[in-house]
Amino acid sequence: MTKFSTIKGFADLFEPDSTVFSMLEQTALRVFGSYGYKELRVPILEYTDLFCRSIGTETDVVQKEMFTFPDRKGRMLTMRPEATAGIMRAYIEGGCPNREGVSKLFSYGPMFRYERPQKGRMRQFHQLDCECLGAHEPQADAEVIFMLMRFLQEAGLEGLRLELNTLGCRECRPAYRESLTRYLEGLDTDKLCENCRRRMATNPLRVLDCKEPGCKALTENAPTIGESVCEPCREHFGSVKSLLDAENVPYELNSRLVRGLDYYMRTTFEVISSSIGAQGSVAGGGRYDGLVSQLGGPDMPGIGFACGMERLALMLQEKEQPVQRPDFYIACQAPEAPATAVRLAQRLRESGLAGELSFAAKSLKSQMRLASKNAARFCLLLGETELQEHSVTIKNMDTSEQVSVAFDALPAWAQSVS
RNA sequence: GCGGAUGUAGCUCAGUUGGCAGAGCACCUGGUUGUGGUCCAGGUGGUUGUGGGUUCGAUCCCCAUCAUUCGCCCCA
Repeated sequence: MTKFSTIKGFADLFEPDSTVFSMLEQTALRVFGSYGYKELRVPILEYTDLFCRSIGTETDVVQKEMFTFPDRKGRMLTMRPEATAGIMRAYIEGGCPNREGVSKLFSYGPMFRYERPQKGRMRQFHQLDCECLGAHEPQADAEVIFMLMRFLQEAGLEGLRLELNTLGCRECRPAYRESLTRYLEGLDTDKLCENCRRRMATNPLRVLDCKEPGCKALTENAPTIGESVCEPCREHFGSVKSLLDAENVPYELNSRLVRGLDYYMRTTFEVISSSIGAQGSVAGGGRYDGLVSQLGGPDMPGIGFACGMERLALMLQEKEQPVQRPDFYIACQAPEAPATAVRLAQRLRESGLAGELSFAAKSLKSQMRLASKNAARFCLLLGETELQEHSVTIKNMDTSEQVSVAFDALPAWAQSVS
């Protein structure tokens, strides 16, 4: 028999990793909820076109990272590589633009990208996603960033850096793009890496984001978009910055923060950790005012972010997680004891306690060991004597004190120890 | 798609100029006929990732392949 294994880049999540994930989800529900965000659950499969139209056909994500396949009728489907597109589709399809001024939507779940796995990067990974739709005001930008930073803090994460940039808008970006292209063409383009020479034609802004030392040096004095944005964009960005300043949210301006998805404009931001390997970006987002109309909806502005749960988990794993102690463990010492124990355990759980029992009457020693290993507070012994007397012997595992408690008195005992 | 590292017990890893496959942890049993954590004694557990090659003989050397992992690219 050949053994099955997970698909490359897909992972099983056992304790305690799974607990870290549910803790993050609970924290997200609580924090995002306090800002008025409502949870939205969307499918993980969408028509391929949705992602091409939103993310952009020239991006790496669309060109080489999507899990795409035809269904039984030949329609092209894609396992979502990010959440925003699906949420926008649902937002439009659900008629939200017509009945709400501002929609605040929050979602989380698995995403899929066909990339080479490495630390902090899986083919199936998980993101927390927030989208604020219908507000073009800089206050919305600031609130989204406040909320993200607040969430990260509540989740217990430290040592993070917030980077901020503006990408201009439909009005001013084409002009900047052109002047950047002119600048790049004036350089010794042979010294640029192969990728960047291609990017010059497809997406010149990404040349600025290149990590190759040669490209970095060559483009050091390139015009920045911050200098070239139009007056409304400049004002918008200024307001966002002063709102962050007023709340003492520290950030660094990074004029090269371009981001990989085409729909971003104006404010973009990224939260980076330096402690989890090469893939240090834990959250990223920005404004995408043209996206809703691009997908066939009305002209609604939007801003949001995605937060990578695996990367947060990597940071949290370095910290000790508190252990949950079960209240009881029932050790069985007579062949007929487990049948009674399973029912006694039910009564105890009804009384609000948590615990387990031994399904079989094995050696008492091994059962006590198990109780001890599970860090149970009390070990209940059920043997011949106890069955005859309709009672259990209860041992406090911390003090080693023992008492005898009648079956009927167990709810009262449970009360006394809870 | 490209580059490096690593595959030996459930886990973490030793090992041999090529000669019977090891330790710690975990697990089980006993020391204690019904009492855990410490201690002591014993025990279960391996086609040395897979397939070839060299050799009297390969876990070790060579080739291929698969997997894992770190990095590049890119992204959360």
